[in-house]
Formats: sequence, structure tokens, C-alpha cells
Amino acid sequence: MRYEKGQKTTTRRQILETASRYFRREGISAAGIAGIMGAAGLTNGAFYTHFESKEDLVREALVDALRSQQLRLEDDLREGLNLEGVIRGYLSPDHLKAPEIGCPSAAMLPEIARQPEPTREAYEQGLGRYVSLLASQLESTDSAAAHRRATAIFALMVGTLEFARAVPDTAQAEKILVGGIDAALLLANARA
Amino acid sequence: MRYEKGQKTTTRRQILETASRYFRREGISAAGIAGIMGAAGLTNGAFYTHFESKEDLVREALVDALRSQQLRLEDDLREGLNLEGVIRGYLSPDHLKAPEIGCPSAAMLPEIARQPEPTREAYEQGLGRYVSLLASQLESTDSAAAHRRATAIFALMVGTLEFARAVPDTAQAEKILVGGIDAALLLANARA
DNA sequence: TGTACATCAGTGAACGCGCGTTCACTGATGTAC
DNA sequence: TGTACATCAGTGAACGCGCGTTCACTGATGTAC
Repeated sequence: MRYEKGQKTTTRRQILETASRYFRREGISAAGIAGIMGAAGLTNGAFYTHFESKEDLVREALVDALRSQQLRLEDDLREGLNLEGVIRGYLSPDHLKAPEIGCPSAAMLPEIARQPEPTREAYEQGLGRYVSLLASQLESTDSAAAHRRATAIFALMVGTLEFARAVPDTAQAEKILVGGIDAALLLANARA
Repeated sequence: MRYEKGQKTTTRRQILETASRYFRREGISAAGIAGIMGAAGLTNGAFYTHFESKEDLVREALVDALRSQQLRLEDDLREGLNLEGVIRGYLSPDHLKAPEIGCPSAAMLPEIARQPEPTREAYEQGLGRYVSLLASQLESTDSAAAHRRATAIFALMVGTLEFARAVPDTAQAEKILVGGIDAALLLANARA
């Protein structure tokens, strides 16, 4: 059959969003093409009309997830959320429970470090943009110092969420989140 | 052949140490039994005289890596290293470059969160012991508060190392490490 | 002391399975005349 | 306006390969007599 104009673009988006969720939920190397395509409502053969390889998909899906995260943060800030609110949202039980639609860094960071260079470059850019946006929320005259501080705050947020997700005891996980919030706020409010 | 007494224990240790390095370097799901056994100087069939399953190996290798990390920290502290020294060592270029012999959390955390409950329980215990040891280095009258603070400091260290490993630009990685050190020290010295 | 046998850590081929990838084919719609 | 053909997103079987796991077998050494 010949499909409506724009069909291919729509399908590509569908695959990308499904893949992006799968990679965060199962891990990059554990998530398979056939599983992703099936969940996207297609058969595995169709994959290669949209992407060159799994590596290609991984990079694109990561870029997509990073962009979504960026856009969500921009929206939140536009609606008046301050840095404390961002931190509390990130280190919330809701985010803990939903890795597949959450922060790509918290779900995949060590695996990203093992990806080929183009993927890591895409990650570096996405991370830089996100951290810059966080830095803009810090009170600081020195923008380089603010960027450095924002990087550390985000690292604390990511590490804290990873800890909380790894421990099986939910009460323990909750404590970890709360301690992370306190420390992140301390870093956000301390003078550089 | 019948082997010398203690041979089986020695071999088991050899497999465990090889596996522990492989899981940190390749990731848990990407590292295979045959590869690990080959690197340990054995054939794949021998695996099941030592472990019940890959899941079993993962848990044991993780416990082993966590214990090594704990012992190394205890040694460092015994030799007079203070918390600042621990932080600087953790966020050093040497540690950045050698994930296979480095911190298991920084190499595997999101994957640990996806492991079966017994593995995650073992992780929770190892993490708790390590954080307690870090907490003992904080000046604080309230030990619960010190534990909370130490958890946050360690989360910051882990997240920072993961970021630095993921970005392909080494100058950028270096900056991330330095920023992480500053922030970790700030958290270590701030009053709870 | 010498010999026959039991032990059991390790071998290596094979199992079924799912991986990433390829490819001949399908068939509804757009286009040409 | 009606018909023949070109297009191309998607199908689904098949490729070689490596996965985790199983198992009949090996053979050097310890033990029994």
C-alpha cells in the first residue's frame, strides 16, 4: 500500500518514543529491536526503513529523550516553578516509580558512557543545555561558576535518584530522596 | 583429573574477580558467561560447578566488588586519609579511566536497579556499610543526620563520575570532576 | 608398597532461543496518459 | 473521467551469531585394600 503523506514521519516518531521508553526501562543493551517495533505496532522488518542500525536508534532516542526533558523544564520554569520546585519534582516518588518516562541520565548514564562517540557527543550537548538552564536559576554573578555548581547539583540529583531506585526497601528509598533534596537545596543556596 | 585441595575455592575467586571486572566494564547484561570464563582461563561448562546461574554470579560479583571498595576505604582511612582525600581520590582521572576496577555503583547503578530483589538487597547492604563509613568521617553529633549527609555526598560523587565518564570531551570531563570535588567538600563541611 | 577404583573440577559440543540485520514480496494510493 | 502503472511503507521469513544452560565425558589425584 501507499500511505498518506506524513505517515512515515508519524511512524518514525512512534518508533522513537517507544524506543526511548524501552531503553530507559530495560536498559540500552537489554532492549531489543523486535520488542520495540512490536510495542510500536509494527513488525521488525520495518525498522530499517526508518533507521540505519540500533546504534542510530539509540542516539536518536537519547536526543529525543533529552529534548523532552529540556522542554518540560522550560515549561515548568515558564509556569513559575523555581529551582527548589524543580529539585523536589525530580526527587519525587513519582519520578522514582516511572523511569521509562523520566530522566534519561538517571536511567542510562553508565550505559551511555559505553556508547560510540557520536552518541556520547549528542549526550554531552543535551546535558550541557539542561545544566545551563538549571544554572540560569542560580543566583550568581559568575556564569562559569554557576554552570559548575549546576552540574554538581544535577549530578547529586541523578545519583540520588539512582540510589533510591536501586534499593529494594521503599522506606529507605524515600529517606534517600529526602536527604538528596536537603543537600541539593544546600548547594543551590550556598554562595559559589 | 582430581585437583589439589583448595583448587575449587581458588578458581571460584578467579571467576568472581574476572566477572566483577567484566560487569563494570561492559555492563551486567552485555557481559557474557563464555567471555568471563574464557578470560578466567576456563571453558564455559565449568561455570555451573561454581554458580547456579548468571543471576547468582551477578549478585556474588557485586557483593565482592562492594566488599573490595569497603576494604580499600577502610585501609585508606587507617593510613590517615581524610574525607577530602577520599573525595579527591574518587573524583580523580585515574578512577575515571578505570571503571573495571573502580566503584561498582558508578559503573552499574541503573542496571542494579533492574536486578532481582536478592541482588538489590545485597546492594542495599553494601551501600549502607560504605555510607556509614563515610558518615563516620563527618563532624556531626547527630548520627542519623550524618548518614543522610554522607548518602548525599556519595550520590554526588557517583553522579559526577558518571557524567565525567559519559562525555567524550576529556577537558569537559576534567571540569566536571573538579566541580564535583568543590561541591562535595562544601557538603562535607557545611553544618547539618 | 603396589594396584584398583572412586572422585570431581574442568572440557567442549550441543540445546533452544532471541539478537540485529537482510530481503523478496505486498498492496493501497498517487500519478501519467 | 477511466485505466494502467509506479511508488514505497510495511510484512514476515530467514540469515549468522552469541546468549545462558546442559550434559556425557576426561583424567590426575586421593583412598581402600
